[in-house]
Amino acid sequence: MSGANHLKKSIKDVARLAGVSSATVSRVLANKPHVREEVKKRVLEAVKTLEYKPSRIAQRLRTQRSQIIGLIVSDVQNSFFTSIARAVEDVAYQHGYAVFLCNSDEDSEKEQLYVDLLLAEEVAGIVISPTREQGSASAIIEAGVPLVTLDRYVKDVDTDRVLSDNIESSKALVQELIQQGHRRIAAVLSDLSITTGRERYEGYTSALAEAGLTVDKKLVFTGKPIEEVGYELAKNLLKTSPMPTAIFSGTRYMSLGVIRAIYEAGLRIPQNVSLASFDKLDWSPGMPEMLYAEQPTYMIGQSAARLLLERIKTPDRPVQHLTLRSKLNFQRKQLT
Amino acid sequence: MSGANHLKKSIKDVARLAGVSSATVSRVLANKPHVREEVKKRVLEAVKTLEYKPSRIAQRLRTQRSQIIGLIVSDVQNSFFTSIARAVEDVAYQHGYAVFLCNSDEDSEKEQLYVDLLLAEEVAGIVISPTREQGSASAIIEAGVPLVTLDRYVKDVDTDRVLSDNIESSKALVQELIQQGHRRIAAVLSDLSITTGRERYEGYTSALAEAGLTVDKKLVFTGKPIEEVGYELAKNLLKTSPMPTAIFSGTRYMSLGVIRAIYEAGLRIPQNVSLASFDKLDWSPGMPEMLYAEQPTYMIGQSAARLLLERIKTPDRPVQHLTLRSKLNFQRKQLT
DNA sequence: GTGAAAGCGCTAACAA
DNA sequence: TTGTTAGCGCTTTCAC
Repeated sequence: MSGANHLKKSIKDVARLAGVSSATVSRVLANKPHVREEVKKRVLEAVKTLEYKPSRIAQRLRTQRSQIIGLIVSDVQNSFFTSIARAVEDVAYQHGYAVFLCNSDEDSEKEQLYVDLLLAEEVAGIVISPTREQGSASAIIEAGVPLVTLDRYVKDVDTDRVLSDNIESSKALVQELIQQGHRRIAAVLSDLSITTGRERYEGYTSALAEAGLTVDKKLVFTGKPIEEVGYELAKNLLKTSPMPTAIFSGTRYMSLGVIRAIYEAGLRIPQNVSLASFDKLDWSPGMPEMLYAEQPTYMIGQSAARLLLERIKTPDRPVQHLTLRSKLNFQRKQLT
Repeated sequence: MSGANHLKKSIKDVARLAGVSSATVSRVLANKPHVREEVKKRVLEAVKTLEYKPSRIAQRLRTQRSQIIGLIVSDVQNSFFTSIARAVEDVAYQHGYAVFLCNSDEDSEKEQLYVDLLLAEEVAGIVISPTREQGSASAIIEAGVPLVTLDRYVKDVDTDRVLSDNIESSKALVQELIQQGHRRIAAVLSDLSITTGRERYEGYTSALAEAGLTVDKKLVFTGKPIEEVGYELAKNLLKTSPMPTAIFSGTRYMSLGVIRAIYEAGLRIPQNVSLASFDKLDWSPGMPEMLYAEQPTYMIGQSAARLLLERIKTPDRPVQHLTLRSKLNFQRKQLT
């Protein structure tokens, strides 16, 4: 309750009160050596009574280093990215960093604007899930700002990145369906222009191929990875004849839509049609028995943030590519 | 690919190339009047060829104004706050602001650290969902930084705030249960030391009181507003005898836990026990028929951000309290 | 209409 | 061990 002292204090005020120069105050606060204990104490006292907090702005301008990392995802409301955001923020916090949150909405123009903003803010580094292959990643690289890509990657630039094992897990899911006797397996996937979509498609086709099954293009449905689209695609899918006996769904929200379409058609999972989902769905009553691959979302964000901090510390270290395994769940009943 | 020019340009470089002073460049970029068209053109050209981006850091230090707002929530992974974060970010983006995302984890110490950080960053304003009544809000006020509280509020400080109509909606839900003939209605609520918990409890008791029913303290269960706790509390709840015929659940995640406990006990909703939930659950297959109040989460965040921007623009405007209505849903079947 | 100069709050050489 | 000084990149008087 020290009260009405609204004017923010500068390092000079502290210096004056402690009877030293501002350089000394700076030294004390930075824990630099060569300061007499007695002086140190006086400074610290002055800091306390004035409730002095150094301006990170001035520090940043002076040192050209910031303690901020930018995070660009397509949408925090997507639970995949919610976990990522949380993880990145946690790691940042542990290291005294703050994080700028940016939603690109899969819009490369918005993404570019945010990249410009983050660069203008002189962030220490950027974690991004790039919208398109030819993203604004190169702008970041050119600016010499550390960068880690997440979930997807950029073709022509070799950056630190952390990915899911999209191909392997997708393949494993489809293989399990085949193992269970399915031969006519449809796929509901996100746009194949996005790396995740393409890789999951690749897993799907290669599982079929290895089992000697041909890929029927008419059974591959693609669209925006949202519930609504999953629902619409699945409605069409269920009309093909003969109807597929199993569906591989490539994204969490699409899976929800697929389930809704199946239920609405009066069909049951897995009695009438089996479902394998890339990404686990949150527990809910009446969740059908299905196969799924669960991405370690939090760990993906965590790894990305750590990679970024390491690169900030050591700009010249070799580029790292991390691929994190998803947890496969082939039990009939989905657990909590 | 203008390429290898990694060194970032300063306003001086632009000035030199355009053959003017840096003051003029500044004027042009700020769209100030009194600059000859011809000069303006030359400056803009120089800006373009050098790919010059003004340093927001330097601007901030000079003007003592930032285009940044801080957002402190307990956890972005809580879908209530996910919406909030998204909304705040949207509004910020539309006005050229960036947002710092901070998770306090209901930990007032962490909250305080973040407040300090945000103040040191000299943010233009802060949107916060304060952890405890005696929060760090006063520190923000004292620093003279605009502040909007969200979802909860701080007792002793009168700030702009936006809230849900916790009391009214809770009361309406319980009234509807009573209307349907229930007399023995249990409540599962978050800690009553949090304003939302207390207000929802108030709605619950006042509905009972007005119907001439007495509040049975043994039917009121409180704890941390997470799925697990909702589950545990509901397990105990179902053991009371005679068993309540209806449950009022005060938070989204608790509702999930309550449902799980009920299903695990082999009971059905609403055949064996009715459920009214504060906050809507996401659609999922097998969602039970239940009453719920749906908070306009996105709009809450949006309003908060707008209030904040207005206060930043007009620091002396009168304090505003917004209370947003929840959407009540009394249909038996929850819709998508 | 434009430029020179001061200074926002801090750190880091360099001197003492 | 400590102080003096310069300067990070920008905006904003104040001259002209």
